[in-house]
Amino acid sequence: MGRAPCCDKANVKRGPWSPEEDATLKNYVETHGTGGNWIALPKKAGLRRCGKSCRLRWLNYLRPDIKHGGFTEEEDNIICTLYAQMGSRWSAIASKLPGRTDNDVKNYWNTKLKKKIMARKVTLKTLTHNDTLPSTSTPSSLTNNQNVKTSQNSPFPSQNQNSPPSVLPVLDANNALFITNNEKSIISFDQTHHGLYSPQVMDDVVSQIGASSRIINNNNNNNPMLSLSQEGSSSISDSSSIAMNNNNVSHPEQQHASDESMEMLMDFGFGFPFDFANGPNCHYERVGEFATSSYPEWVDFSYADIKPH
DNA sequence: AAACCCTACAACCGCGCGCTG
DNA sequence: GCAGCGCGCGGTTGTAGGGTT
Repeated sequence: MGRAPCCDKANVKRGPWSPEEDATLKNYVETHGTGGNWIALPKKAGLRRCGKSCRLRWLNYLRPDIKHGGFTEEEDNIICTLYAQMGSRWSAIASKLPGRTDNDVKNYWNTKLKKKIMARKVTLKTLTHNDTLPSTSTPSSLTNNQNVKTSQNSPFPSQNQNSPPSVLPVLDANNALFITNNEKSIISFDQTHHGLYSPQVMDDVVSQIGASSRIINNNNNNNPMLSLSQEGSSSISDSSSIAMNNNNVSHPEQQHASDESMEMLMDFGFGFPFDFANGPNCHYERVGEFATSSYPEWVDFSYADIKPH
């Protein structure tokens, strides 16, 4: 037994609004307001429309403060940022964009922005455990970290030469750092999209590239996110660091191991990229400081778990 | 020129939530 | 506490128009 319909569908008009209907609704709302009751409004206004349809038409199209036209690059960045932070909460995202509606933002994301982001995906080159990275990209903070074992030329932990590592560092053609699970599971990617990534975004990426893992949680928050940043550089920052708790590596702060998930600590020590939200508080330098001071409501994403599907 | 495909976006739908009696 | 109601939200569908074959 479904919910009773909000109106008599047999007696209301559906489909595109005519200019006359637009004018009628606009005139009525501007003269009388909504009266706090959209259901009753169409009858009062002389419209053969469902109240919900009137509300939608007003909010998404007729409202005087609606901004029509293309989205700016700044709006793109804000949408990406907020989507990473809160997922598909379109109304919340739209509230940060004056003149934009949730429907606008949702449509824009689904039709353009998501594709725009995915188009930047680059072909990956997976390193084997014998590969080394260019010496110029060796993160000094990593090699300085006594808890992380490194090979002579690689910034990453040494591996057992007889068995492939369970977690692989990967560079793309532009030396952007990726982290993969057995060459399939990319959990961070592309220096042109550095920043925070929500599970929704990562799922999109994972589905696009056919990866076989997903992010399941972070250190201590139910809103998992993952960070990768290269500050727009074409090479790995010399202040980046990474550690993995496979058989060879441990980290004193990493105390939440589970049997079923591989775990990874990422401590990117460079300035946080992406000009997140271009807000006035973008002065953080490390993820920990970022998470706890500038944007306390955001998660500490220093830790990320990945788990095979 | 026609058929087909793709894209953008308007509109609809159903559900959850909060308010009220 | 509950039921009824309307609102708001996010997901989905419909459709117009432009581009391509």
